[in-house]
Amino acid sequence: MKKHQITIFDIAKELGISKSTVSRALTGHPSVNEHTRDKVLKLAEQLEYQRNMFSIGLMKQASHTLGIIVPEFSRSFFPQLIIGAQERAKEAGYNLIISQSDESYKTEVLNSQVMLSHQIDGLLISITRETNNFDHLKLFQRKGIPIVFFNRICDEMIAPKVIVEDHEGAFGAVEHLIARGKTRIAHLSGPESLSICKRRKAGYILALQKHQIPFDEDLVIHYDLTISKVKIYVKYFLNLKKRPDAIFCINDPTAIEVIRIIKEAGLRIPEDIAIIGFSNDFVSSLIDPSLTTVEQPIKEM
Amino acid sequence: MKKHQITIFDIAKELGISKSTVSRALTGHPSVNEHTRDKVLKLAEQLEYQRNMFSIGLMKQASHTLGIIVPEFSRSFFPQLIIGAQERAKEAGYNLIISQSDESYKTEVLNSQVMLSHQIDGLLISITRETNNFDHLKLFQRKGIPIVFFNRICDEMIAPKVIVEDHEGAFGAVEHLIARGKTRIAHLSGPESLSICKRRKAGYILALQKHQIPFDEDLVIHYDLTISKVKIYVKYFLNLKKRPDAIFCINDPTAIEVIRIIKEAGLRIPEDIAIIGFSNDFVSSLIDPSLTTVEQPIKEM
DNA sequence: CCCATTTATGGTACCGTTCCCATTTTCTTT
DNA sequence: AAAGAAAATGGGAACGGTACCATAAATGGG
Repeated sequence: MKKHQITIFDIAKELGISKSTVSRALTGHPSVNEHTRDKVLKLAEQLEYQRNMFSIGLMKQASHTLGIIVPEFSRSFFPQLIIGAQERAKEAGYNLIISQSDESYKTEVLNSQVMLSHQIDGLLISITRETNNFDHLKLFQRKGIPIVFFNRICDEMIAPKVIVEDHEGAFGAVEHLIARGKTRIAHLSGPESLSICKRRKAGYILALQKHQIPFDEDLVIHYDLTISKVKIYVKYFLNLKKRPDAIFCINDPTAIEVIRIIKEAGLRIPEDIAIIGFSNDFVSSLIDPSLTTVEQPIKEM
Repeated sequence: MKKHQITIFDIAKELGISKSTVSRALTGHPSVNEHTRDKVLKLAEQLEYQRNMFSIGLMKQASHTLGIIVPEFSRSFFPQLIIGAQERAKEAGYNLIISQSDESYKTEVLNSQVMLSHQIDGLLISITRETNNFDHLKLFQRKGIPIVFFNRICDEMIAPKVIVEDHEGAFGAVEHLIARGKTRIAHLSGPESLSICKRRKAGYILALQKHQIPFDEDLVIHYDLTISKVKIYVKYFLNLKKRPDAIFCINDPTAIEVIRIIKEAGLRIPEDIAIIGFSNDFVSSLIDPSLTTVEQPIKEM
């Protein structure tokens, strides 16, 4: 079934010229006769010639391909971000290899190696919540391949990092709650290992301080972002002797789940408990009551 | 910055053996001395050797890569499907190049050409709503590259096609509405060019017939799946002299928008108008009242 | 101890391009 | 018309691996 692939040599033979000339005609080299170029282009079209990226990549030592590794794919945040990245990449004439690490450090390492062997020219990555060894990423730098962190960044490496203003965003969100008269504000955060969580927590604390609200350690919970576990923590909050009157959630999927559970428990939102999220996931507008959230410009590439 | 890449030749030189032996050691060829293999493997690790996929691909004429083209990426259906596909591909030792055609025929053609030049070993595709010329896809078959359609298929080509039982699903959905006493059931469908829409519409009609409900052409609208236009069609339905008491929507995003608009208009769901979707998008459980939908096993790869 | 057999290694062609240098052809210019 | 410059083309050598054939070394049987 696998037919012989059409090569520049086939075109050259057919036209009685050398493959060098064909190559030049195809790549738009200036020093090739107009007439010859036309003939080559026409025949190439007719034979359905497709340049072989392997040989080009091999020769040029560059793939014109970027890699992007995201921890997951199922919520809308990363897909949306990937759309943005892909648009930009296409504009610049680059392809994108997408892979998801599935929140697993091992998969992340594996994927990064696959990308290396595919000779990607650059890597975009948002690390998993497990990642705290960065040798696999330092390898890229040693090989001279640029690496850019986004969203979930690595503090210990020197590299461009694209992050939203987590600290300010969190601060604003909490102030918003305070402005609405809330005083016992809980915070359902993600893993302490993620710097994104640290920054949002810092913003939360700062807002409390500014308004002289005492910081209560009991009102802050770090969880591993497994949505199914949200229930446990919400129940915990609801059963506190002094129930919180607002919850600042680390992201929108979490906030949505929190709302669901609180509605199930028969409480009113936001009268009894106000909920605020972070991320502006598109689903946030669907839920009822619609979720207040901190906007995040997802096409921040 | 770009350093010389470590090659098998570097390893060979360092060890004073030939590159053939190094290659054999690395690929696990049986006829290579245990001792030699160990040395090679250790040095390769130490030098952080990464095999160059370009040369391998060039030599083997196979990329171990599959391509997948989807029309869009922003709703959860395709991302979820891609997750499934990627899992399977990884299991089989394949990589996946993902690209989105953005519902544009031109982009689809372009993407398919990029994939061709990347020598993909197979293509998975869900066509755009615009696509009705299939030359770019037939080219794959001529080159002996297997192609599989899913979701949005191409009727005129002979190829494996993965589709959900649209006809049966639609039939079931409409029967469900009838069983709940609805008799004026509207259908908000997608472009007539998509076979998926034709099949769902056929199921809709059959269910009406079975229950002796006259088919009313006015109650069926084909639209181009641009969510923002849903409003127009819903308003149209609501303003009919004999208002429908149920709407069967072509997919969940549409259904969600319909619900939003109907709630805005102050009508009760499902008492005044029942809504049913198709696809089981994960968001369907978030909305209030939660959407009734036809389940679609998305990891159908 | 020699020839046959196995085991391990070396050498080289090749995959499809691009790149560089050499060569041919065409065009100027005096 | 001849010489020099410019334009167009040809002929290799890369790029980094794999595959195959040949060869060298080790093993074994009589």
